[in-house]
Amino acid sequence: MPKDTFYNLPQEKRERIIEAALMEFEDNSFDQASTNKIIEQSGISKGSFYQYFEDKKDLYKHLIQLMVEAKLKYITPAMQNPFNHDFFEVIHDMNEAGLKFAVDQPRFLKIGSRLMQDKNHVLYREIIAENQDRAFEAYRALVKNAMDRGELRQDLDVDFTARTIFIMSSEIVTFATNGSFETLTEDITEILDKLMNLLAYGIKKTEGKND
Amino acid sequence: MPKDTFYNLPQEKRERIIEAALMEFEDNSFDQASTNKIIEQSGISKGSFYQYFEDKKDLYKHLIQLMVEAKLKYITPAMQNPFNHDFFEVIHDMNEAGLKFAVDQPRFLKIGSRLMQDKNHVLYREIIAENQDRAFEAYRALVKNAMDRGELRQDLDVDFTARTIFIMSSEIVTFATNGSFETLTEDITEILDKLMNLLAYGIKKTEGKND
DNA sequence: AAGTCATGTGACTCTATAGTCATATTTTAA
DNA sequence: TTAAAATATGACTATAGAGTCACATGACTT
Repeated sequence: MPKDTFYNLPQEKRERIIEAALMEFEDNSFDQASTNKIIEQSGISKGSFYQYFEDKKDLYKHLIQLMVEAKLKYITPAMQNPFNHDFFEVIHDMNEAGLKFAVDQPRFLKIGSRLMQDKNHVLYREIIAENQDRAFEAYRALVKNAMDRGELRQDLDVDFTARTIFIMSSEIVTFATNGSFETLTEDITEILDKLMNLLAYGIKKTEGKND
Repeated sequence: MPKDTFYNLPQEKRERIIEAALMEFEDNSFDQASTNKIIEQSGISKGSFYQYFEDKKDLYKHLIQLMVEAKLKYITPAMQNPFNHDFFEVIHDMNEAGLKFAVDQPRFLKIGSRLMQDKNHVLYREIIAENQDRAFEAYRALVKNAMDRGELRQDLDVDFTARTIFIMSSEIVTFATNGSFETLTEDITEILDKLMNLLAYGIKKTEGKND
């Protein structure tokens, strides 16, 4: 958590620092990112930096915090009463929200992805691990619920299915953006349709053939 | 490519160096890995290191080379006449080989995964990118072929399908190993069955319902 | 005007890095 | 035995990192 001094700063200066930090962490992992560069870029002094933040990690965690807040704004609407809506519709909407976030906030996405990548890093455990678990649990509950309601095949392994969907949801972004995180290669709707289709006819209880 | 001096070394010494390098690169990304530590660990002098290798990258690429060779030994058998065998059987066998490699050679896997993660790194482009493309092309060809033979639904998007399978194949290892890369959490056969099942009933042209 | 508290500063410490080079040792050849 | 070629060495260079600290400046209070 940044110190009070940081929050007392005029908005303009605060934004300059965040901007510089985003730039640095966008292109570098936590360890490789340089506080010196952030300081230079934002035009504050070394001393000031440590008046605002405990250390490098403090600043980094603040950025992640901002990212989580931003992402929640996208995801929340899709999560209203998820147990009463059609399973595939919920999954669809969540992925759609995720993709929109990816397109609108490429820098946040980039920083987030970088963090997710190094699963061995201390920060991964500190920040991501628990959130990942919570997200996975949400998927698990959705799958279980949909199975109970007869929307999905009864012979599915709940955990395996939830994990597959969870991973596919994480990967759909890379699918869609070519890894550059800045522009969409294909139309969101089209991608989601293909994904849902592939998923559904492996999961959905189906009466006859379908194509 | 290591220098001649390296290959002239007695096998024991060469192995000591490789061993130390594996240890270091297993736990650290290319940038974070320390040549100093490798030197210490293997008991050679700084000067000698640079008699054996051009630089850090040279050593690293050599390790990757060893990894590729090791992995090929696993994968090759599954790739014999892939166009004449059942599509799902080929995919199954390839994934099985990949999983076995993961269990037998956890250090190689770890180093490889680490490299795959940082898609922005120069080394990624230098080493992985082209191989990934080639691997993806292989999947694409398999899918196309299986569609032509009527094994798969005719309305599939070849690229999307190939990419999904490709990604699922990469992720199956994380599925199976809990991210620790050292022990399998579940039985390989079981995991593969679930994966193939989930995949098949979204792809395979099916006459009736199935469960 | 004097004093107090929050904020700003950059030179400095300590640590670590990759890579170099002059010199020493060992091996091979004549 | 001698000369030359290959290999070994570690102190050293140059660079960069995160974080500290004694001091300076500004603002607000009494």
